Amino acid sequence: MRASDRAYATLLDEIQSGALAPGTVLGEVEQSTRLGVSRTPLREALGRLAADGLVVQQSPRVTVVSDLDAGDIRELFEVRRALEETAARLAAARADAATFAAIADEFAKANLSGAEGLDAYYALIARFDAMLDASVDNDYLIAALRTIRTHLVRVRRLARDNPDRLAASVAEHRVIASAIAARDAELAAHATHVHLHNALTSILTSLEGSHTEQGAA
Amino acid sequence: MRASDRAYATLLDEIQSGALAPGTVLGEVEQSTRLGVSRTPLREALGRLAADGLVVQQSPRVTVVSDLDAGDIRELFEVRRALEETAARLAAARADAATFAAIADEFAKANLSGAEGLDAYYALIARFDAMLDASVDNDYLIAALRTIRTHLVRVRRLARDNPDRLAASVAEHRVIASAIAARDAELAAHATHVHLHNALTSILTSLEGSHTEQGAA
DNA sequence: TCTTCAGCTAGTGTATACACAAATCCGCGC
DNA sequence: GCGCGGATTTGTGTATACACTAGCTGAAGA
Repeated sequence: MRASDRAYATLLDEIQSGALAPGTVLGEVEQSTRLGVSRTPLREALGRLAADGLVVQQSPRVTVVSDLDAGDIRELFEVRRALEETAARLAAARADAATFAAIADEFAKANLSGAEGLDAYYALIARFDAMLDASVDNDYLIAALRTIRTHLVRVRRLARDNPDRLAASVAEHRVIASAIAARDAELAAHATHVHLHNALTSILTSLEGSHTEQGAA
Repeated sequence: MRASDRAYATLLDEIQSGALAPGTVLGEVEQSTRLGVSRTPLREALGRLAADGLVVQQSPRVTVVSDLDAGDIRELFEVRRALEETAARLAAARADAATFAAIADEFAKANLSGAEGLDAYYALIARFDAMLDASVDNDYLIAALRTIRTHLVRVRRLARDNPDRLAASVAEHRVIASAIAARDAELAAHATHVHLHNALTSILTSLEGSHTEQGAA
């Protein structure tokens, strides 16, 4: 594995997990020393993070971890709705019905009790997303969605899901998967709309309730 | 201006204009020599082009200018529809009505005769896009749109617009601008849908008619 | 005391040298 | 003559040295 890939993966994980908080200054010498790579691959990693929007060049001399406030989350979901509704429509037209019927069944049977249930939930969602990507068969759409998902990992970290929301989310995914299996593009798109609306509402409510140390705008 | 920016700008222009045809191998030493920069900034430029999707790493040793066939154009327009319909909806909700009423008027009065008419058309479209971006006020959406537009420059190059299509396109833009000015989000979105459908149809027809030396799939 | 300028410092931008990996070509063996 | 293996070559991955710029600090003059 290349040094620049390692640096990128490490920094990505640290930003997504919050270990590197928004506003943290990322000096090239400092970070390259810390990560054990030289400045050249580190610069490449920073460039990729900047392309993703996870870091920004605050001034010509200082790169910082980008901020992510409630406004950003709303913006993110506006784009996400556009892309995922389109993905749902395309999948309904193109996907293998049996495959989505099968995963709809998995959503129906999903058990979310305990911490391992949460992991299982995220794993199931990830598999569903991967199936959707494969079905839409559109590199440009997938690339755009990947960028959005990269940011959403941070959002998830900020707003802890509550159990009720998780159960509802699974049910919503089941509807989407069923609609795709039934080749009902409109239903798939509208179910996605509803799902994302509920997810956003839940996240924003969660943020409202816990803005104890959240930075002021 | 940084050497990496110059290299990026030059390569971008050459790829968009077709001077660097799809499939052209971009060796680091070769290109850095040609552009008069060293390998380090050139690598950064190649990295940004790869992030844009304009070049791809065909193998671990060879970077080539990415191809763009009719299938890509369809994919591109699927994403474009998703993003621009959303942008139109958001603009209808947020934009300054007077500004869009004014540009709708410009579309109504646009004169497209001659080659300078074509330039005026593209300039007007560019201004409209910029106004839309400013109105939607969503960095993530704008970033996604920017990527798509980067590819669309190449599409335009492949498929020469005919005068009839240009006139129709102006009329369609007038409808969209008017809808935004009237705060009619649904009309703006649907007019955008129709516009992009027509644009895609025209492009694909143009490609059909002139696939003399277009590579076979 | 405040302002301004000069020099220093820290950190990025760029160039280049070195290391490594893959592909190709030539020679040898079968 | 054909195939296989090793050496050479070419090109990327990484490290590091050098250059330049911006920002800061200090002192000196008004």
